[in-house]
Amino acid sequence: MIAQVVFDLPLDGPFDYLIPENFIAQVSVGRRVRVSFGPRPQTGFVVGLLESSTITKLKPVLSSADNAPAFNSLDLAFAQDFSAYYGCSLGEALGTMLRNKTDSKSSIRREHKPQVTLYRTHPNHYAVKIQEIIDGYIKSLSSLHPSLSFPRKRESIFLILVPDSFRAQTLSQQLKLGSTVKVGTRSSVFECDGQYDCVVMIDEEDDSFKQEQMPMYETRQVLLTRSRMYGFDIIFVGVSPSVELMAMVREGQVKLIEETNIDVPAARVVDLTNYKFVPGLISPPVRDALDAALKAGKKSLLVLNRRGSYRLTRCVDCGEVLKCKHCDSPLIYSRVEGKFLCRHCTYTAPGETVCPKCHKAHWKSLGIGVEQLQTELKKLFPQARVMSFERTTKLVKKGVIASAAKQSLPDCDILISTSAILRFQGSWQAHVAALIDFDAELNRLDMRSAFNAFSLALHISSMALESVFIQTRNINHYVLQSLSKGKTESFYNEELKLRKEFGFSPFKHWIKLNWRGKTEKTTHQAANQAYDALRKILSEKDYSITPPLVDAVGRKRGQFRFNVMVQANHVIQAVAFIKTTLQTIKRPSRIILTLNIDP
DNA sequence: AGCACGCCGACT
DNA sequence: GTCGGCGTGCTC
Repeated sequence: MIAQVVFDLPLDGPFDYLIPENFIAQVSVGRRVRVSFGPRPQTGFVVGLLESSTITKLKPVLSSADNAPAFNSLDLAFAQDFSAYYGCSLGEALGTMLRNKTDSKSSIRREHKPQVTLYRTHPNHYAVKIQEIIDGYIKSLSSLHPSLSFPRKRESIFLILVPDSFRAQTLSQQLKLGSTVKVGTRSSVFECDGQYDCVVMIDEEDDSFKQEQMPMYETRQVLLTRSRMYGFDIIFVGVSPSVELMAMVREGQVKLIEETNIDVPAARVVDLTNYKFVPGLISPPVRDALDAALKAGKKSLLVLNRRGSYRLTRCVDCGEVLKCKHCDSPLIYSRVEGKFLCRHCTYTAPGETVCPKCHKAHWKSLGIGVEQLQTELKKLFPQARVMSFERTTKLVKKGVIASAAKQSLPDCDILISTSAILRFQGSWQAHVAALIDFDAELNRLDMRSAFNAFSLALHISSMALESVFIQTRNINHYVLQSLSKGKTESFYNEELKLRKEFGFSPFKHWIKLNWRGKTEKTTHQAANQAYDALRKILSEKDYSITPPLVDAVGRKRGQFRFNVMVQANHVIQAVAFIKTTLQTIKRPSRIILTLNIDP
């Protein structure tokens, strides 16, 4: 008997192994086995059994890794689908599923036609709403199956997916958690199966629900697929649902329930073109609102996303821009630390750094940043207690997340923050909130920039008790039109129309191919070679493709990056096609390719 | 991904 | 002379 084995490696396989007579009974499809792979031992997954193999030099299966199968046939079907969509190997899909399952119970399929519901409500009401949903659920389940008494014997019947561990903590505290409710983040989506009656997903549009390493999966999509396969209900709870979800609502696949008490204040749009000659970052209307709040002893929030904005440090004498040694991005000066920092990696340069061209240490920091805003506020309101909140820039290791979640907000009159403040959504509020540089959000080189800007504004609005200001030079932009009228419907109408027109998700899909490597030349060559091969055959098919382009951050953490974008009607077909095409050309070593579906 | 094999340059 | 850089190819 032959076992077909796949590995959690970027290799497609499968690889055939001979099952020794004495443990044929222990080796079955879905089992983890130990084998020798090349020169070293490796754990793999059995995905099929054969009577004979075409391979002549077969190695034996060394042992069975567990005493029960890790996967059933449904899990395998899911893994197949997942790997075909996200462009990873079957083994990587199974590895991802196994790594992220906290209980070792095998998955359960329930004969149940899943219901998908979307509740739109104010973030302050999330916890109450979820409690209501759960209580209501238990009641209706009891009436449907009067023979069952609650709580059931099994431990959990609800899982709540939240964007980050901070919100997992606050929500756990807010909810009356019986043995029937569990809270988890992104990776918990892989334990969603028929053991749960319902999975609640909060703020499904949040960036952190997208995995940023291969396989770059989207939690909402994985959840929807698993719901259909394993038979559990989904309830989405949010204030600014993704365009993809709203499209499903309109197609009748998702039931929308809008709360009457959403009550996010309509934004006051400040047209900056009216204040061309007013220096600084704070417009007169915002200044007045801050002043009034201060006099009334109330808190204010100023939002400025320094990340991705255009701050840089320039030599006063020769104009040279100070850049990171590992990335090509400009360094920014931190007054607090007295040195220059890179936004993308941990590189720092001492404050005394001299210009590489003219050897003088005479730098001027340009652009807008939190520190400039702080200086301006000090001048305008010398008596105010101004503080800034930023997510710590240090890379958070797995074990340290808990301590990061303990972060608390400083007591102050005016708080300056990036959008990292959103983790306090539902547990902290300001009377006045203002988005200082909204145009930077709108102008991101990103096909979701309009939606992300819209979503940020709504979430920030929900943290404001009295008023929200949005400073912009684009008052006629549909995002601002919709926000100022408090009519979110019109935003979705326009965004869906545009996405259909330009062929973006959910109508058509874009696949971003990213090559990264140590040298610019070899990486560019690899991207070009792949592009040529793809373009030749793609032109006959219904795909569009763009030539390799340097990534927005040309070099990140010492690696050069190039992107090719492929537009396609069907992701699985396109991914399969890309994979087979790339197999025909020799793949240069030391160059890593990643696929990002609808980035 | 990892690892061996093999080919060139700069050094204890 | 060798150590070690990294391009190439392979893993049942």
